[in-house]
Amino acid sequence: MASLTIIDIAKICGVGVTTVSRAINNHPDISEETKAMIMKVVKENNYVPNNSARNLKRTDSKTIAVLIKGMNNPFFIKMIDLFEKGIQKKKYSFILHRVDEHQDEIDVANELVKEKKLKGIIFLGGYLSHSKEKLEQLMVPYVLCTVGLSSEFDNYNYSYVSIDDYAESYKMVDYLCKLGHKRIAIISASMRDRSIGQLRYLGYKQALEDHGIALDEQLIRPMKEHLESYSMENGYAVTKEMIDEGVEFTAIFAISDSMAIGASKALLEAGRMIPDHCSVAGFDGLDMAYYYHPSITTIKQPISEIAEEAIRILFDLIHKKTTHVQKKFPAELIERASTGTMK
Amino acid sequence: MASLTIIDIAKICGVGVTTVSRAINNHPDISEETKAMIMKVVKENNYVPNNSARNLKRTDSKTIAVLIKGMNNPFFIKMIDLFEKGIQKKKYSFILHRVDEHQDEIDVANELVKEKKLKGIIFLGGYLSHSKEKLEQLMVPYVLCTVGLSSEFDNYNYSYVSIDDYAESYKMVDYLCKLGHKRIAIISASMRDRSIGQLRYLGYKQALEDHGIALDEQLIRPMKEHLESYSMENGYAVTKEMIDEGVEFTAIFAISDSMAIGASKALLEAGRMIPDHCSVAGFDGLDMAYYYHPSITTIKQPISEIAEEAIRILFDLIHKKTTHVQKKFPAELIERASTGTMK
DNA sequence: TTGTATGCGTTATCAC
DNA sequence: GTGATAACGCATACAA
Repeated sequence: MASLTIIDIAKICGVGVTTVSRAINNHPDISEETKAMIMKVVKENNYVPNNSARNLKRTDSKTIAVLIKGMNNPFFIKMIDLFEKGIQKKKYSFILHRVDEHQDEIDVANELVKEKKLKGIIFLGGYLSHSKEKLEQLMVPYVLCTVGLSSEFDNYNYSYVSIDDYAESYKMVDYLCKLGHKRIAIISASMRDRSIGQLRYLGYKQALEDHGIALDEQLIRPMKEHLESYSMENGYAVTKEMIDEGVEFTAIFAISDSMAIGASKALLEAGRMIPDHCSVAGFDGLDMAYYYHPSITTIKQPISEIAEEAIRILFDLIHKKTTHVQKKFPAELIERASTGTMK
Repeated sequence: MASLTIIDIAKICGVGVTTVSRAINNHPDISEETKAMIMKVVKENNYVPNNSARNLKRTDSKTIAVLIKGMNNPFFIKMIDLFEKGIQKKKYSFILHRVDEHQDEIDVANELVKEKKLKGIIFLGGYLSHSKEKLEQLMVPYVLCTVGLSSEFDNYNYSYVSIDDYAESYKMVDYLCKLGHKRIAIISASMRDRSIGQLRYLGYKQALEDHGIALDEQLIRPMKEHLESYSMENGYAVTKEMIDEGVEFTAIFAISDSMAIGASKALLEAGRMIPDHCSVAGFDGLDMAYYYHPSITTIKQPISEIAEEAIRILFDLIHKKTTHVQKKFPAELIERASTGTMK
């Protein structure tokens, strides 16, 4: 059964295609009764308009796309909800599009812009490593949201919203130092990372330096590349390895809550108490950090603020109320049961 | 700047549009050199074909869509990865589409089928409560994957892959009973639930009955409707309420791992030891159940098997190698530290 | 209030 | 190996 087109419906109803189109799209210039009649036929025959044809014909379209890279990040899931609600509130429709690990998000974006006649884009996650030229290919307003950015990008002309990963990481390590810890291990990203992983590592490094603590290679532990990045499993593996090697440390700073939980598990399993034998700190402020036992000290990202601001900026860009805004939100260090003073 | 079309490229290259199309789509009937020349121009001008126009014209398309309802379920995230890999391995392309809570997944599916010329669909999550007629509207092979199904659906003609929620729930409660527990609380879904929530509840009920334990209304605790369903927060709230009310129980069976973790937190916070004072059991087999301390006893869903089988069935349907397959996988009860014998 | 005709950007058909 | 042209299904300017 070949599927129905608007022409079929028009024939069945004995009207012109325009009239059917008007009925479907709630146009004003149509009498209530013909509209009702047409809609009845549409329902009965289960007619669904072809979006490709629609998009092809359309010029505008009031839709915003959120491009997400790295869906395994539970952090993003919440954000997606916020985006959806925020965008719907503006009477725009919302498309979520997942970008593959090895895909180029700019290319994907350009494809979508043409296909869906997008009004704006929000990039969520991923590591933006594009040249200025590449970014300028995007002919539609966009906002980078918690996208890892090398500092070299700071002078580019684009908008972004995120936290200051360097400063927040510094804040956490500074806090641990002030608790009296001197041997603070970090579960970091790969040393090749040029994104948030690097920034968080640099914050760690600087804080130690400012406290007069020498960097110890043994305590710098990049996550395992063969395991899922930022996962509990990874935090567990790295910590277990440290323990097995007999490395001494009194605190672990994991650059994500998930890894902090994995680290905690490894410690507890080895019979070490948290925080009596070892303090554990995470990053992100996920629910699970709170519900873990002991509750994990973390840096809580202001998710709602970030999402709302991203939407605000995007719509300002769309309405040409602004050029570019680069905003870093302060995050909160939440002291919980997993960290304590060094005895 | 109006964006380029295939005609512009053809003009620039001094060739016909057909030739450009052939170059872009790797058609055989084109000389290597003209192809190279065209591709060069395409790159230089940053031309991106319009997918709407493509889809409109195309007849086939080798693409499979995964429709997901309820993205907050961490369980699904893993599955999506498996689907993507499996579908790519079959040389099909993969579309992930999120279905809104209040949207009808069948309607959404039909829209996508028309728009993208889908070859098949996998429904992930959600509660299928459609009439037979509605399901039959789908003119494309599809597989329901861990979609909650009322038992009344059993005779319908469709394919699905999942675990036997009733039997697995029974297994867990039976296990708790055999540990000597008599006052087993359940953190269940809403009593209006007609999906997995209901099945898991019925398993609980039957197991108690078979052990000669009377149902106690005080121990049946539907999750809070004003909180996110199946969330840690919800498990926490429900358990805290039970504790505050002074209800007596020696075990809690939460119908999701997340809620089990929330429940554990409430218990530990109240000074109750797990499992000495109270056993806790979850459902799903998420990583976090293992990494929680104490590790939580759970029913582990065979995610990979489910995903692989779903793909296998879908492609069999596409190639007409089968009619309908309804497969329930056995899940594994993993005994961990959160459950113990009743003293 | 309704219908007819055109074009959106691409691919498929067919002729060269 | 290449190019002109007709669809694909819809929305819209314009005519009625």
